[in-house]
Amino acid sequence: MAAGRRAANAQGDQSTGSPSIPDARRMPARARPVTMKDVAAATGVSRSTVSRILNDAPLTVPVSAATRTRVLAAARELEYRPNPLARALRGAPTMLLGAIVRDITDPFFAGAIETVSVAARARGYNVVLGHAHGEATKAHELAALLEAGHCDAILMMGDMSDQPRLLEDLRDTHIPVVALWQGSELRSIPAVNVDNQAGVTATMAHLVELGHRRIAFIGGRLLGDIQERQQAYAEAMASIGAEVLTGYIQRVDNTAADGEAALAAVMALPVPPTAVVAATDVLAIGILRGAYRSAISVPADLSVVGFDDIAWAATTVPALTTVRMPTAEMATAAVNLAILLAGEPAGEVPAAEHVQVFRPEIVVRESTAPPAATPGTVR
Amino acid sequence: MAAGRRAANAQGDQSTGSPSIPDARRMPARARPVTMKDVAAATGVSRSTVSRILNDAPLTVPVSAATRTRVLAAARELEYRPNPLARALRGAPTMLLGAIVRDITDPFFAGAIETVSVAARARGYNVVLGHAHGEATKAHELAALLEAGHCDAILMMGDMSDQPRLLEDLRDTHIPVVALWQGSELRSIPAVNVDNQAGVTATMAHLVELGHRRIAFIGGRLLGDIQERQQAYAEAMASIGAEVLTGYIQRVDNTAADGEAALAAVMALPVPPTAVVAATDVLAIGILRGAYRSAISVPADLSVVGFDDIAWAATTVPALTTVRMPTAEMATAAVNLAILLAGEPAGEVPAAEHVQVFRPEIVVRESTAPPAATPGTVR
DNA sequence: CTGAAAGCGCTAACAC
DNA sequence: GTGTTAGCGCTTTCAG
Repeated sequence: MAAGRRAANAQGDQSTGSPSIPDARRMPARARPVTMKDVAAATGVSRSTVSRILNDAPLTVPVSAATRTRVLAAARELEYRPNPLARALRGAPTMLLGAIVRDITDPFFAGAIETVSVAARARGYNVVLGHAHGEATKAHELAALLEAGHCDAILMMGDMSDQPRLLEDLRDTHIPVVALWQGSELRSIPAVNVDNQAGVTATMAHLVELGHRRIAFIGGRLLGDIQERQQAYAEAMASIGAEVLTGYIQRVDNTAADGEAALAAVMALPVPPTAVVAATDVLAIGILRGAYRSAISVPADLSVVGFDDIAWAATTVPALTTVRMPTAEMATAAVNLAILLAGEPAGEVPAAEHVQVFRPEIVVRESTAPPAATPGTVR
Repeated sequence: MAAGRRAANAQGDQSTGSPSIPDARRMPARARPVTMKDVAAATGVSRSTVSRILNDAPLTVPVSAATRTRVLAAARELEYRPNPLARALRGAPTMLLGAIVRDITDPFFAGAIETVSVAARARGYNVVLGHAHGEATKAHELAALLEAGHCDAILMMGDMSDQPRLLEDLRDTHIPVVALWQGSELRSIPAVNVDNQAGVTATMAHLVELGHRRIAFIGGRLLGDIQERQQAYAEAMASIGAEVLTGYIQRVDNTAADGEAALAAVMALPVPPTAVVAATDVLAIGILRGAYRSAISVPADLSVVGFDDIAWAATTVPALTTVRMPTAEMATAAVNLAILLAGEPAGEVPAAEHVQVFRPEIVVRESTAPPAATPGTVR
């Protein structure tokens, strides 16, 4: 459909504009865009002919090689560029994907956006950013995207269940929505999720194998993924018969500073843990820093594990043991799903069968080790 | 405008498809969007009237309060939403801002995008992401944005001078382009830059005051900002009469891993530095990690300074002394400039006089201290 | 006060 | 082979 575009661009240069004027080039001087009518006029043919030629109209309607070249030439000459708005109005896809993120500030999502963007680009799509930062804007964000965004489909990144209206509104819009990292809460919406339970279970197994039993959990608001991770922690503790002492579960915001504070709280407990499982790498990084400030040596005195394997996890001091999220794979899956759905005739969506779950993997680095022999314990 | 939605939905369900099926709600069943014609039909008035009312047509044309309410009601009922494409085609702004980033992967730009997005949103704009990752796609990225992006203006983030075609093409498009963090290279394009020289000079002064003289510089490709930072370093060294020993300037990619490697190289020198100035925080973080792995204590044995003050700079171990980039202010300035330009009648752009330079500020944290007394030096 | 008509830039039936 | 016509959804004169 959108073929033969290269050609048009390629030569456009040499044609227009005055030749000389070496350095002090003229100012931008934005001009009215060249329309198809201009090309038609310049060639002496009708707009439809131009359209046919420029769109490489299939075999249905043949055009004389003569006019074809003439038109093509003129198009280049004038640097004609099809107006995407007009095309979209006619029903063509906008090639725009909306991405609603609960909080772009969250490093995990910052990385995720990048991944989504790459995946989208691979399919010829661009990404329009929207953030439902805090609950402040509520569903308005969505409205904005839908109204100004011109998107073919929307990706909801992260759990938005604290903004019920958003999901409601989303369900019956005329463009498809897919949820990414929303937490596997059962919802009638196509989704791509990660198996949080598997991740945490692996983490716990790793720690137990090292000899830890006093393991604390530092997590955030009980939403989506975080919620599932905490639950998996509790289950794992139960299954090894370890007691979750009071204070062993800390609930804070997902920031490094909060992670640091939570660590302080946990270490001030009568029986401090020998290992801490953080619900996210961001928290873990804060914990690492908190340990440093309190002169707690990691991993000698305390083991720390994160979740997500964000880019920074490998560069911390010490490098963070964490659970690798297959971010790229998941983003790609979500993008593909969204595009697929966008292609389906409205209403033909099979169902919430469109749910994919990915398995994370633990990656052991430097922040975990056997617990220090506690006083009174035979080594 | 978008009120009373529940009502409409509530009934929409029972009409279509099979009746029963209590819990297993039928799938989204995306429907054809409601157009203005529908509202007109439902109300028995003409489209023009609806348009006037819905747009709150100024004082120019009065409408009877009666029809007004009737139309408004119908619009709610039907969940009418104006089609932005059609509006844009008629000349209305798309409220979309394109952001071309050289590399979204770069943590600084990741943060910057977020800032830009917030600033844009404040003006009612959404951001369309584009990345000129590597030189791979070259100017094609721009084309994509221009063609599919529907943007009112474009922000170029970071230096793109290694993709000359991009800048060329950009100059004579019909929508305005503003450069952000492009490095103050003289170009006939509106820009928002940072005073790199001032930042580095402050850094150097800080180090010199602490007593350092053997100062190395680890930077990246000589583009834009980085280029200016290195130059400022060289000048500062000269001005204090310190010699830039061979190997004191390392040139690597802007990644933590490369920073780590560069540190190793620098510390292996016959006369290793007592302080290292990194061109970016990303490099500095890698340097911190490199020091940790080589058992070089920071800041006791080595002082490290970064540039940018990205979010992570405050959470490193030890916390990074760096130069704070007024990111939010700059993003806001750039966004505002872009929107301003987008509003100007094409060609009316005054010129490259639209150039703003912001001053960064050093923020001293834990990674800098006086140099260790070298053997043979009186303390 | 309101309707009819034209047109934004493009595409797709239908003619000739 | 190519031109005419109609219309995507909306705004905006211009007539009533």
